[in-house]
Amino acid sequence: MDIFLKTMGSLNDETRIKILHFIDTNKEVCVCDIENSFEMIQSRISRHLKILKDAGFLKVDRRGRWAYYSIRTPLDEFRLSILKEIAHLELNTPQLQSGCQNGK
Amino acid sequence: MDIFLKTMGSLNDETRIKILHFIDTNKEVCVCDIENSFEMIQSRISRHLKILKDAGFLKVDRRGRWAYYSIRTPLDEFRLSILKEIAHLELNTPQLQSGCQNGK
DNA sequence: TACATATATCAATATATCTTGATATATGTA
DNA sequence: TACATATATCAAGATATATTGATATATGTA
Repeated sequence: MDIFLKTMGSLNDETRIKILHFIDTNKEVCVCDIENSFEMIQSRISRHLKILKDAGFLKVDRRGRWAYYSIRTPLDEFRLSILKEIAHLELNTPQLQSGCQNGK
Repeated sequence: MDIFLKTMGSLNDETRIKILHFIDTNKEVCVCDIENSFEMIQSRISRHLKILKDAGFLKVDRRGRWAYYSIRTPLDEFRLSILKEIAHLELNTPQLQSGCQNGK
């Protein structure tokens, strides 16, 4: 029950739904890319990423100064169906705006 | 986005998850059956039912003094997958305790 | 009509969650 | 070492949600 509740809770927020879809679309992004693309302050993004990660949607790969977030693989059927549902919402997710000096 | 958010919000509550599963299991129940089975006061149950209905999971059929709640049909793939996921949680849902004089 | 039953809604309070700004930590560079 | 960059976490205030008890509405029965 706990992880299911946590999963639902993670999606009970418009910002997180958009961030999740943004990562799903852009495959791998660092925190400052999201910060820049969404024009939100870093602590806010960081907190939402933690919630999405704890809910089982994301994984982090730390390389150098950066934390790269992407969709966890392999992802279970249920979470995949959620991502699919979100993809169907046709949100106007922002374009990726690189916000740091990671040379990407 | 709005209905998706509402759907997630409706599941972001342990009581509602249990009520939803209870209805899924028992097919059709009236409010006082739930009230009695869960040992919760009526206003609380009534409110949760409204939230689950507005989220697209339930339908109501009013017959006489009673309001019978059941899973909306037909239910879309996404909500069906959620019900399936909840069924897999193995919650210990209470037994149906008829709480009113509906003669069932 | 008067009353009981079943359900819905409201107001007040309690609890949880979100946002912001400040601070902590960790890595890389001059 | 000193400093800048990237990220995480914390505290405070704002906002949202849940619970309770009271009340409203609607149906059926004596």
